[in-house]
Amino acid sequence: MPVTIRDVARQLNLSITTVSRALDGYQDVSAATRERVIQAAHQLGYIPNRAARQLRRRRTDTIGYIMPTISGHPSGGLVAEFISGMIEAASIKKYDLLISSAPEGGEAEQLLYHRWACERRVDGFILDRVRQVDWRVSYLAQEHIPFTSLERSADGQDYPSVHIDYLTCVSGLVGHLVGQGFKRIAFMGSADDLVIHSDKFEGYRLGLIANHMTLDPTLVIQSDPTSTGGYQAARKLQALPKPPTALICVYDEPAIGVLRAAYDAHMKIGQDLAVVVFDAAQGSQRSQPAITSVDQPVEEIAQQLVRMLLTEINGTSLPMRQLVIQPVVRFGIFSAKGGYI
Amino acid sequence: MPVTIRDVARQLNLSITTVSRALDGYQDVSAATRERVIQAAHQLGYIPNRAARQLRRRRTDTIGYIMPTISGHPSGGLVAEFISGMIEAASIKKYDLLISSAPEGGEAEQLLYHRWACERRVDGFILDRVRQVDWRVSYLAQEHIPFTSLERSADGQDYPSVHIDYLTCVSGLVGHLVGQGFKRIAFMGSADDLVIHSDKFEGYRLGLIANHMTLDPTLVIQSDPTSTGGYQAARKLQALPKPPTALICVYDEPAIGVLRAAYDAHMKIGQDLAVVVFDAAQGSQRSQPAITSVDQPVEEIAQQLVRMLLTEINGTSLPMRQLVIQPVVRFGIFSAKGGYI
DNA sequence: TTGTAGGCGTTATCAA
DNA sequence: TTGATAACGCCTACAA
Repeated sequence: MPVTIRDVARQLNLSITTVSRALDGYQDVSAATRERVIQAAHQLGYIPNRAARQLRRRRTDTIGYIMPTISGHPSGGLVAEFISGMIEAASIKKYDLLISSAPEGGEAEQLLYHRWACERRVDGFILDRVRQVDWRVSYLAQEHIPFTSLERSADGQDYPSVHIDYLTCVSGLVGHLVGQGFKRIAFMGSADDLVIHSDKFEGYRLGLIANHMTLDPTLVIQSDPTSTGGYQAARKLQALPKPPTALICVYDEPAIGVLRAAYDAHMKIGQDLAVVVFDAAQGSQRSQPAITSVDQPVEEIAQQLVRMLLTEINGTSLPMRQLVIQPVVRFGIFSAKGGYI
Repeated sequence: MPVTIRDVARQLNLSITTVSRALDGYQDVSAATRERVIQAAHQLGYIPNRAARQLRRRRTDTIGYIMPTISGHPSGGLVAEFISGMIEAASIKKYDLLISSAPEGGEAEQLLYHRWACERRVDGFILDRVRQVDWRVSYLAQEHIPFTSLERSADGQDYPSVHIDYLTCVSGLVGHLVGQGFKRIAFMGSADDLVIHSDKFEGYRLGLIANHMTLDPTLVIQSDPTSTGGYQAARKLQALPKPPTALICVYDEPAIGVLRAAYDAHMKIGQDLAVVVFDAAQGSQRSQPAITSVDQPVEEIAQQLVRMLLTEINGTSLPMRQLVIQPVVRFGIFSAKGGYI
C-alpha cells in the first residue's frame, strides 16, 4: 500500500492541506514546517498518487504520440530515435509519454485521438508524417487541443511546428550532381501525400530550373515503400531509351531495391549511377559510402517538438512558433576500387 | 469541456448511478433504461474521464515500458518493432502504453520504476534486455508489482517470461558451419551481461562440444556495440596466426565493422569467411545475402509479453508462465559472383 | 430496478 | 501560518 498524503500529515500532526502546500512549494508555509514535511515525506517514501492529482489539477503532465503505422508496421527506421528524443525532452520537464499506434489516416486513428482528448488522457499531442491534407491538424485545432507537428499541412491553420528545409537542400543537391557531370537525374517518389516527400520533389523541380534544365516526366517515378518496389521502379528507369545517370530516392526501403537493381545491371554506384537517399541512417546505405545520404536530425527534431508543445500547453505561447531545421547531407565518397562495401 | 456522466444523467433525468451501471453492463438495469442511456451517451459523445476512473478503480489500464538506453540512445534497431508489438497487443485489450527511457542499470532507471509504481501510474511493467543479475526483477517481484520479461535473470525468482532458445539454435548453427567446411569458428561477444548474449555464447560452446571440437579462447573476442568496435575486433582476429574462417557475431552494429574489415582484407563473405549475425533485420546485412542471419520474431515476442502481463495483472495467473520461442534463421546464400550486394 | 451517499487522494478556497 | 471543507468525476455498498 503506497503511502498517501494522509500518512505524512498524521505522522507530523499536521493537516493534509499544509503538507500539500509545503511540498508544492507554496510560500505561505513556515520554513520550519516545510522542512519537517519534506523530511517526513522523504523518509516515508511519499509519492503523490497520479490519478488523484490529475483529477484535481485537470492536467496529466503527459503528452501523447500516436505512431502512424503502414499495414500494421511502424513507418520507417527512425521511429525509435524519434520516440527516444521525445522521451528525453519530456522527462526533463517531468512529463511522461503515452504512446499508441494506428494505421495512418484510418478511422482507428481518429477514434484514438478523440478518445485521448475526451478522456483527458494527455495534455497535448505530437504529430509526425503530416500529410498535405491532414484531418488531425484540423481536428485538434478546432478542439483547441495543444499539439505540435513535424511539417505543416496545407490548410493554413496557425500552429507551432518544425519544418525540415528539404527545398533548399534538394535543390542544392541537384546542382551538386550536375556539377559532377550527372545530367539525367531521376526522382523516385512515393504514393503518399506526406509533406516531407512533396517538399523533396519541389526541391528537385526547383533545382532543375535553377540549373536551366527541364523536368523530364519519364524520369519521375513512384515506388511502393518496399525494397521490391524500389527494385521494380529502378528496372523501369533502366529500361528507358535514355536511362538516368543519377537518382534521388525519397527514402530508405526502396533504395535497397535500387542498389540491387544497379548491381544486377553491373552498374557501379557513384560512377555509372549517382544515388541520393533520404533517411538512410538505418538502412543498408550506411555501409555503401558511394551513396549520398540526406538525414534528418531526428532526435533533435523530436526534442524541439516536445519543447514547443510544452510551452504551448503551459500557455506561454511564444511568437516563434515555426522552427526550420536543415537536413544533414553526407556526400557520397567515390569508390576508388569501384566496388561495394 | 468534455461531457461527464452527470451531463448524461441530467439529460435523461436519471441518477449518475444508473447511468454508470447501464454503461458498465450491470444486469440490474432495465433493458429500456440501458438502451436510452447508451443512446444518450453516444449522442452526447460521453467518454469517461480517465483520471477519475483510475482513482476509483485503483487501476490504470496502462502498462509501462522503460526503454533501456546506452549513452542516451535506444539500444539496437529492434526497438520500434518491439514497441509496436506491445502497443498492438495492449490496445486489443484496451490498455495503453506508457513509455519512458533510462540508461540501463543506472540510478535514473530505479527511480523511474519506483516512481511509476508508487504513483500508481501503470498496472505492470514489460522488461527487456534482462541481465544475468538484474535489480528490476528483484525489485518488482519484492514489491509484488506485475511484470513480464524477455529472458530471465539468474536469480531464480518465479515470474512469467519469454525465452528465446538461442542455445539450441546457435549450437545447431555451429554444426551447420562445420558441415560446410568452416572449422575455425570465432565468436564475437559483447561486454554486457545480457542474458540473450550469454545464451548465444553457451550455444556456441555446446555446439563445439557436440561437434567434438575444443573451444579456442583466442577465437572468442569482445566488441563494443559499435561498428568501429566490430572492425577493430575483426582485425585482431585476422591478425591471429590461424585466423578464423567463420564468425558468429552477437549483434548488428559490430557486424558492419566486420564486413568492412573483411572487405579491406579482400576476403569474400560466404567463401573466405562465413558470417552469422543476430538481429540484423535493420542493418546492412539485409542487402548482403551471403550472410546467415538469426532474427527474433520481435513483434510476436512483444505481443506475447503483453498478453502474459495482462493475464498476470488480472489475477488469472496461468500455470504456463514460461514461453519458449525459436529464433528465425536465414541461411546465407553463397554469392556466385563472389561480390557484395 | 433505481437512487442516495460516501470515498478514491489531491488541490483549492476560505476562514480561523 | 494553518486547518476544515468542498470539489475533481467516477464507482459501489446500501437503502428505497
